[in-house]
Amino acid sequence: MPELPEVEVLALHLRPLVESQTIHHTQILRDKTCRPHTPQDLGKALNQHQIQSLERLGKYLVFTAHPPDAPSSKLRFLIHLGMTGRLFIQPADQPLPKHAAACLTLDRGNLVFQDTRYFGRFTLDLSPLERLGPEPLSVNFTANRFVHDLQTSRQPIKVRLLDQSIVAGVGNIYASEALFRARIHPARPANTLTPTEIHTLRNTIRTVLRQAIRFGSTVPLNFSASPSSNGLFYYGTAPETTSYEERLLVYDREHLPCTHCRTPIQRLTQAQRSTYLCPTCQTPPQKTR
DNA sequence: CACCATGTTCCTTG
DNA sequence: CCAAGGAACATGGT
Repeated sequence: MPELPEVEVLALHLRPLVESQTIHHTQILRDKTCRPHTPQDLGKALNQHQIQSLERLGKYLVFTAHPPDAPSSKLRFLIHLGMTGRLFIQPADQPLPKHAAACLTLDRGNLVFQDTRYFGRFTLDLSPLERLGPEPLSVNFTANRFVHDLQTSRQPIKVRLLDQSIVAGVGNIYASEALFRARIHPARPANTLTPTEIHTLRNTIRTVLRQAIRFGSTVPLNFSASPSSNGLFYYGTAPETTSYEERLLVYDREHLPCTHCRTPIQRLTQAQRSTYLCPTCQTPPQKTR
């Protein structure tokens, strides 16, 4: 569920449900989730605070809260969904799901952070934000900076795109998608891309992310634990979204025909992750060895 | 049993 | 010192 578009859509849905809600109780069910702090630290910090805002930065959800009578003494905490994290509100009397990692009791119900693989974070430690590069959909993602960051590295371009200090929020799915649309082979060393290609890639990154946000997320967002529509449940597929495959042109499509030229899509492994590409549309790098 | 999975950090290697 | 590569984290699906 979690690359930039999924986190953005989640934030859009959760924001009106958590803003101005009071945190009555903080429960950490997996201690490592809140490292380097302890669950006690977290409870002490958050309890009785009122949530003021919810923002997304890269793949992080950034909550800002304050004490009841001191709106100016702000406290921030982060949630990162890792690979399998989910965040939703459920009635306070409902039992917590399997692999619940944390739970905030709000006025409206429980804000539950469920995380099967426990790669996610619920933490007061804001230092990860310092390592984030520009937001791809903001003006800070300048062509100049992007050109510089790519032309100073021999890393394969696909691997480079996963570096959150270059562009914040691009993950394994959208890296493949953006490169396919830019017709750039994922194995090309970053410093062999021409300025024109880099500009094109910058555009396809932005397009692919914007499109995914608009569709309401590409990977099914799992809103709503029950199909009933009381507005509190977030599980299952968002109703207004079209199917997952239609929006992903190469990701998870190994051996299927390229939507552009019918060549079978290839899968390769880079940095221990799968990359998908069309070997015809995305011409391989020169061999220089 | 094998291999795969939307991510990040830490440690080692060169 | 730095860039790059790989392991580790942990659980579940196929």
